[in-house]
Amino acid sequence: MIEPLMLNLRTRDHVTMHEEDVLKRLIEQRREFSAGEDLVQQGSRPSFSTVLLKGIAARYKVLENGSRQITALHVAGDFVDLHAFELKTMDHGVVGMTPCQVGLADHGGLRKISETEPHLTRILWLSTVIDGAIHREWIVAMGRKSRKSHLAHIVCELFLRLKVVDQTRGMSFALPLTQLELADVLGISLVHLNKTLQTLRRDAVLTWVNRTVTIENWDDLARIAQFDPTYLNLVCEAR
Amino acid sequence: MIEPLMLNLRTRDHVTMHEEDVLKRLIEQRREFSAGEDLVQQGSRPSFSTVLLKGIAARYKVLENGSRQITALHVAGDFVDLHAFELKTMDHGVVGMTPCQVGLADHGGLRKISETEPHLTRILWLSTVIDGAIHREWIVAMGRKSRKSHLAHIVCELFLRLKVVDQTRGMSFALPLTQLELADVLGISLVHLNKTLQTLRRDAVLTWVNRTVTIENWDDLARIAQFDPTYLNLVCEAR
DNA sequence: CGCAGTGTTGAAGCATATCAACTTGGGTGG
DNA sequence: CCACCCAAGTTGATATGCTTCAACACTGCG
Repeated sequence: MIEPLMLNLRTRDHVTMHEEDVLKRLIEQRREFSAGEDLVQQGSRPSFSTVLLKGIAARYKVLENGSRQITALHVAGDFVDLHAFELKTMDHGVVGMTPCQVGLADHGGLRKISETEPHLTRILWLSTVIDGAIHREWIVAMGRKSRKSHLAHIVCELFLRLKVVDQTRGMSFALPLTQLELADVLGISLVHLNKTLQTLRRDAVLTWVNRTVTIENWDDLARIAQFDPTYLNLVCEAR
Repeated sequence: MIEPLMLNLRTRDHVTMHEEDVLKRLIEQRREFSAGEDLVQQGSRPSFSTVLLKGIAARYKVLENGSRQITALHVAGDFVDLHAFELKTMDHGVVGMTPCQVGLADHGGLRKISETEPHLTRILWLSTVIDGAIHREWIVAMGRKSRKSHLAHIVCELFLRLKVVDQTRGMSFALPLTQLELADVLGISLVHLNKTLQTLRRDAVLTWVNRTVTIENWDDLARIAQFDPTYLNLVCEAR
C-alpha cells in the first residue's frame, strides 16, 4: 500500500482518484531492506526511484578519512531518490536506519506521467523541491545555530513530518537511531552529541528512552530551535 | 538576452529551437537591482520566478541574533527561485551580491509550459534538482570538512559553474564578494575566514586580488577540497 | 556467562569565536 | 590637491566550543 505517500502528497495539494490510480500502477513493485543496508548505492544509475513505505532512511556521503555526513533523513511516504529520475547518476548513497519497506517507481513510468499528467508531475516536482527547502534549513542550522538549537530543530522537524504520515502518538514518536547516527546528521562528534542531548533533557523539553522521543514542551523546544515550519509546506493549495 | 540560461540548460540536455523560443517568450520582462538589494523577499508569494542574467546573487536567512547564513550562491544563467513556482511562499530571501540584471518568468507561463512542453518541464525540474544536489554538497562540506577544505570546495564549484556560462578567463574568475559575505557562506566568523583564506594562499593554490580569483594549482585545490564534480551534472544527456 | 553494541563520563588539546586594534585604499569634500 | 573618512582587510590575545582519547556502565543476546 502506498498510503503514506498519499498522506504526504495530499498534505500539500489535492490528488484526484485518477492520479492516485496512476501512482498505484507506477509503484507496484516492493522491496525490503534490513537496517544498515544500502537502499541505493552512490554512483549507481538506477532505472527506478524509491518510495519509503515503512522505516527511516538516510542519504549520506562518506569522506576520504572515513567520516560520514547524513544530508537528509526520510520517513514513510518520502521519495528517497526521486531526483535520480532527473539526475540519472546518484551522487550519494541511501541507507536504511531501520528495517525498511519500499516501493519502486520505474523511470519509464515517471517519464510517461510527465508526458500525460501535468498536475501529478507538478506534485512530484514539488516533493523534490520540498527536499531542497529542508536542505536549506539544515544548512542554516549547521552554519549559524548552536548545536543545541540544531538538535532541537531536527526533533521539531521530524515530529511534524512524522505527524503528516500518522507516525506520531500524542507528542511522542519512534526515533530508532543510535547517537552515532544522529551525530552524523548534525556533523558533530558522538561525545558532543551526547552532551548536547543532555542539555535538552536538563531543560526538560524532551525525553528519549526506548528509542522513543517524547516532546515535553513544544513551545520551549521550538523556541530553542528557532523553528518556523513554513519551509515544510504543510499547506494544501493548488500547485 | 537569455544566453546564459541557455548555456546553463544546454550543458545538461539538448534544448530544441522551439523550446528556446518558448523560454524567450516566457522571460520577456527585465529588471535591474543594485548590490545589496533584495531580488526576492522572504515570506513573499511571487507570481513570477527570477532568472539571473548578470551578476551574483545569494539566497539567505537571517536569525534572531542577527547572524546570516547564505544557503546558495547564484551566477548568470541560474534560476534563483524557480522552486517558488511550486512552493508558492518564499521561505528565504535572495539578495544581489553585485549589481544584478534579471529576467522574470511568469508563473502562469510556467504552468502552461508544464501542460504543453513535457521535455522542457523536465529540464526546468532538473535545474531545481541540481540546486538540491549543490545544497547536499554544502551540507557535507559544512558538517565534515575542515574550513580550509570547505573554502577550497566553494572555489572549485564556482569556477566550474562560471565556466559553463563563459564567465571565466583561463583559470581566473571575478569574485566580487567581501570576506564578510564569504564568511556567511561558510557559516564561520569573518576573522576565521580571513585566516583560512591565508592558508590557501600560503599553499599557493590560489590568489584573490582585485576581486578576481586565480586558481594557481587546480589539482592541489581539488585535492584539498576533496572535490568531485559529479553533483554539478555537467553532462549532456537526455532527461 | 561473556561478548558486542550503545550510552555516559572526564581530561586534554585543537578549532573557532569574540574583542579590539591597526592597516590599506579609494572616494569625497574642504 | 590634500585631508579625511569609511569600508574592507589583517593581526594578536583571550575565551569558548568541540574533538579526541580513554575508561567504564548498561543491556540484549548467543
